[in-house]
Amino acid sequence: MDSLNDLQRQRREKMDKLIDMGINPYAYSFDRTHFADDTIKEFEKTGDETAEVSLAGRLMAIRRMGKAAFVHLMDSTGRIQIYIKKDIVGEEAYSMFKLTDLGDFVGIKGRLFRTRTGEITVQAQHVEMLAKTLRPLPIVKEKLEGDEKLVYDAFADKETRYRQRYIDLVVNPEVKQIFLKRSHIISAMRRYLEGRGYIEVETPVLQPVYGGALARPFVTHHNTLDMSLYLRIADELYLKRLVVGGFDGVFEIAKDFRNEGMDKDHNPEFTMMELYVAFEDYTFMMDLVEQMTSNLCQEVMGSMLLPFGDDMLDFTPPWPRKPYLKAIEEATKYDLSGKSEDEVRAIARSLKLNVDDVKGLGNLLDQIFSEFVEPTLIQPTFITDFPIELSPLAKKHRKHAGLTERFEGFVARMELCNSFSELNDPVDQRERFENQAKLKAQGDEEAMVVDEDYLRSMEYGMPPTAGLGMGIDRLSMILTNSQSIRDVILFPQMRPERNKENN
RNA sequence: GAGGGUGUAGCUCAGCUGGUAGAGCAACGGCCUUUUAAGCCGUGGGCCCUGGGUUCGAGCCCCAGCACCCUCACCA
Repeated sequence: MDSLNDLQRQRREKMDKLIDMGINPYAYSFDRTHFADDTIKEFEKTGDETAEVSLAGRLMAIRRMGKAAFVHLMDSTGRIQIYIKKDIVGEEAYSMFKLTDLGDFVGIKGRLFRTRTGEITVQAQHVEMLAKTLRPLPIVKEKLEGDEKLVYDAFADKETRYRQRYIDLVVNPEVKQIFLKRSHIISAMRRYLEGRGYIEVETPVLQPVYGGALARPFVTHHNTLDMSLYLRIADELYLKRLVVGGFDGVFEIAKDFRNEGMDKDHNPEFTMMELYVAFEDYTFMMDLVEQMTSNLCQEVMGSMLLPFGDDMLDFTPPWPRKPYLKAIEEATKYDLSGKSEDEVRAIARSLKLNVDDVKGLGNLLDQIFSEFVEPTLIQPTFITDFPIELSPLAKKHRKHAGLTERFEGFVARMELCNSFSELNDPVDQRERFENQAKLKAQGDEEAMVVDEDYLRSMEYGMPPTAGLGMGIDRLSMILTNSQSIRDVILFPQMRPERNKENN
């Protein structure tokens, strides 16, 4: 333990002194009756100075003045000031209190009053040590200047914040708010879907054949079966098997894993909501996305108008719906409908895109779309009718050859969701899989593999079905005005820490 | 994977042209029984990210590496 710095050593010494005084620095429980914010609100209403309150939390500010002190106690609801006076709490409790540090958990019992400066404060009758901290917490100081909150010495180092989220949460209240919002988003979404009668299910994370998306998987190994298993990249193929099995509406909210790059909107594991509804098509799903998302905005954020970066997003339905090729045409002036791969490649080149390594018509179109259309999609927008090459699980468009009945919802230049009228023709599906297999053979690592059991299930008959996948992390980013996915994932993926301290 | 940036005390940051390592807050000691980012006086605290090199001498210059951030590429 010679790696301890002075601050840590001092805290250990204080803990030893507490033990010498017969005080257990780690209490077993504390009988609390109040939380900080309720206590303050209640007192504002009643002004009752006789009511007894009992609170527990961390010491976040200590102002000692000899035989008395003001401290701020923070619990899960907020902060409240405590006044601790030696004459009242007694000699013994006060000596214990002298051994407290910022960050320690204490329990307080007392009565409320208002100080000269007007702050509602607990006059402590009783103080109790509940848990000693051995490491110093970063001290963030704040001052209210009118409506503005000035923060001094903010704990801002992103690396430490992400690696040691527990500190971030204690010290930066707005961080906690974001994760409370995220939790609220998920529960409200679940309630919405259940309210429509859909059933939440769980499907395998470990899959012998991965599928349902174009992506590279993580591979793992099962010892007893002595076989490779893949961490799912999507829930899709299992959920559709359940539609075959007779579920009219199923959804799953779960982690998917993709072995690909990381950046401000990609984490290797991320949360996806997938939903499948029998006897419906993609137009139904557009309506549902619009309604569900705008409901979430209203319920969680209290508005359908939400700021994101420099933009103001308006989620009020209906959202514009624009066909994929039309969007490209508007952005580039080129009508690509019915064009061959060579023609599209030539056009891409004339648009100054480097497409030498891009294989296949679908990927060429995708390049053009990502480059010229996606960056313009700020307000919630549905892009519809994607090329068939990009959509191996979507049903052919009922009117337009070469296209599928698929849409993606874009918000703030990000793809938020992906949906289609599900391909339920097993003969067509087999051909699509085989095309994917060809791409894979040509070296496309993201191409799909043929899933024979999935094809078999479809041969038993799958009803017409509308399917949807929505990224929960991105939805959380958009609703909470977070510019990085790492700000809405509690423990984002990081490289292992170098072994500075061996614990 | 490519380019740029950052890395100094528990936190936030200075550190000149290479010459013994600095501030505020926090901590410790003393005084202080209604204070509030911050009372007053005093004290301690550093593998300057790591490893090499240049130099009489490196926090600073050079080389290599590590971590994180930003942009780009791939993906949701």
